[in-house]
Amino acid sequence: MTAEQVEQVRRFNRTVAERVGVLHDHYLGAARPYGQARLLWQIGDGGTHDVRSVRDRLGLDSGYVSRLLRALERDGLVVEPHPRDRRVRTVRLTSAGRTERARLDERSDALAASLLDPLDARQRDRLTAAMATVERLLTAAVVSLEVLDPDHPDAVHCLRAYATELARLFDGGFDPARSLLPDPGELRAPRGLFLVARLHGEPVGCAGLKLPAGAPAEIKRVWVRPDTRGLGLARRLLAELEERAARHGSELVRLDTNKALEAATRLYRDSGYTEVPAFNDEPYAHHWFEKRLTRRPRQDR
Amino acid sequence: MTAEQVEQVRRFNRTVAERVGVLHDHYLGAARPYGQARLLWQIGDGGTHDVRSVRDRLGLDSGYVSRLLRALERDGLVVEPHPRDRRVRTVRLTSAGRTERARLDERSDALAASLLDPLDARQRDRLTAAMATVERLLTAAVVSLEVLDPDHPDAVHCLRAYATELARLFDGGFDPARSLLPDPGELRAPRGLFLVARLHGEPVGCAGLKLPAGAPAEIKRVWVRPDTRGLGLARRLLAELEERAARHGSELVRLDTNKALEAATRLYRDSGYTEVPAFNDEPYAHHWFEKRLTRRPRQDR
DNA sequence: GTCATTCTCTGACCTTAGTCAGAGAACGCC
DNA sequence: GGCGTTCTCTGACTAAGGTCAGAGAATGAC
Repeated sequence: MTAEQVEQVRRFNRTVAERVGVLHDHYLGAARPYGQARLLWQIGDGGTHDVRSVRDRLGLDSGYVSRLLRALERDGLVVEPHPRDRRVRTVRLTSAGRTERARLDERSDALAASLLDPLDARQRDRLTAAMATVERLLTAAVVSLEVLDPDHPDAVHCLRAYATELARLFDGGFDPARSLLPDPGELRAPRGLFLVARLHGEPVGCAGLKLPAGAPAEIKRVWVRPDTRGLGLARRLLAELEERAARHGSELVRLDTNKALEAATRLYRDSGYTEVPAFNDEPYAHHWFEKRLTRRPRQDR
Repeated sequence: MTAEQVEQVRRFNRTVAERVGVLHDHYLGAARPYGQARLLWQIGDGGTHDVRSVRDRLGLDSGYVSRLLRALERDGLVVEPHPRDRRVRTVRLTSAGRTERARLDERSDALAASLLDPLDARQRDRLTAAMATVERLLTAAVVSLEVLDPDHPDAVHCLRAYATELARLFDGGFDPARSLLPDPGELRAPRGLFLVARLHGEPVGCAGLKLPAGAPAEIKRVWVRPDTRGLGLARRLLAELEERAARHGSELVRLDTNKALEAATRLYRDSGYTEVPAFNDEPYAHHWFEKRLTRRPRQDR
């Protein structure tokens, strides 16, 4: 990355932190301490929540949350229905609590509106579009890739979502058992590996790599959760697998795909894959691709 | 503005505040309390500063700054050369202070880099471009417009900057005395008004309006400080003057401009002005424009 | 029934980031 | 030299936002 880019990010952080931060305090700070507000927000949506999970999601100390809850309780914003397991505390918003939460909501809206207000219609469009871009790319930046065993619950979750989606998209459905690689064991070391992408701990994408001895590497089961598409995640998964294949000694990586998966096909072409004749008899494939791996050291992506 | 726009801004605030905030604490929080860091930063650049102005710029309490300075002094980061006026305290960074400041700088860079790191080159370009847009538009949003007397120091400052700039741009220079409106008194109620745009208290732009009895309104002296151009400020000044002219009862607003001011000419055309034959004998003008004002209520800009 | 484990809650303590009201030093003006 | 003004510094106080170490209740396994 360039020094100008770093400088731009710093300037952005300064401006945004100041501008949004100051207004944030102005609009929300007056209402309720931030800790309480966050908790109120997290408990939110009507139902009963066990304190433990709320606390985990906010990453707060148990004693601290306990105190915050007592403060909310004192103000009549929260009640504790008694739970099954009486060690675990559960909470629910009272109607006053829901009112208060709505009030915080309004303040948040007012804060947002105050940022847009001085701008004209064109500027507003540009601002929100740019914000969407920043938000998506910053989200993309927190996604981490991890090698998991294909039997790991998160890996299983991805593989299932993958199969469900293909069943919906393919003419005539999709039956993993009929497809090649019915056994995910091939995606386990030393015969291969399985990559899972996580966002805030949740699995949002996966990709498998077969590393057969004496044969080209093969990419399988590339999937990205629909609501996280457009972040460049598939591209990243692909790049990571290619790098690992190259490190393993593979000189060629191959993959097949179905004609229904147009975005995927486009991605493969964009990423330097060239279409080749069928190299296997995968019943669900219409296109086969390969890419020659270069051994030069990893570039600055 | 639309509800979707408000929602987008809120989502942006959440994502960015969390992501940047958390990392900010992680990278900078470990180093030095934020208050001290800010002060260190503000004292910065080698020279001697009087505490008063530093304090004013940061908007902090005198007692608080006094304490912060003592903390920095205890750590040997700051010295106090004794000043002329011994009521006024002055400070300068020691070499250890400069080292510490450089360290904070590095951390800020590292923070910025950590946001860019997981992205590929194309994504980085998109992110920084979007950040620049957000930053500029949020800056634009804090600019306030104010009616000032043309003799007010900030108004004088703008008018002088305007004249200086024209002198540089026009073939043959610019002499305000030779131009029409040598007397800024015409831009004072009830014969007119003078608008100054401020960013963080500093004047960054101006525009004058003549409201002659029984004649069309006339816009004069539109100027925006070079480093705040591109924020839509001129457009905003123009819109504000038109609105005030309409409220005053004018049905037509006119203005003249020099051929060297291409951006201005473009702005006038874009804003609905049409070129007309010369309506005065302003020696510096090459183009004359007018715009018919409609009486319909102010639109949602 | 016993016992280890799992949770929550409380008290004690801490830092940061301020605010506010003088006290007191230094200065400028006459 | 006197006097009002200008600055800084100190002490006293606040609130938020935590952290940490048990105490004690409830539960599950055996």
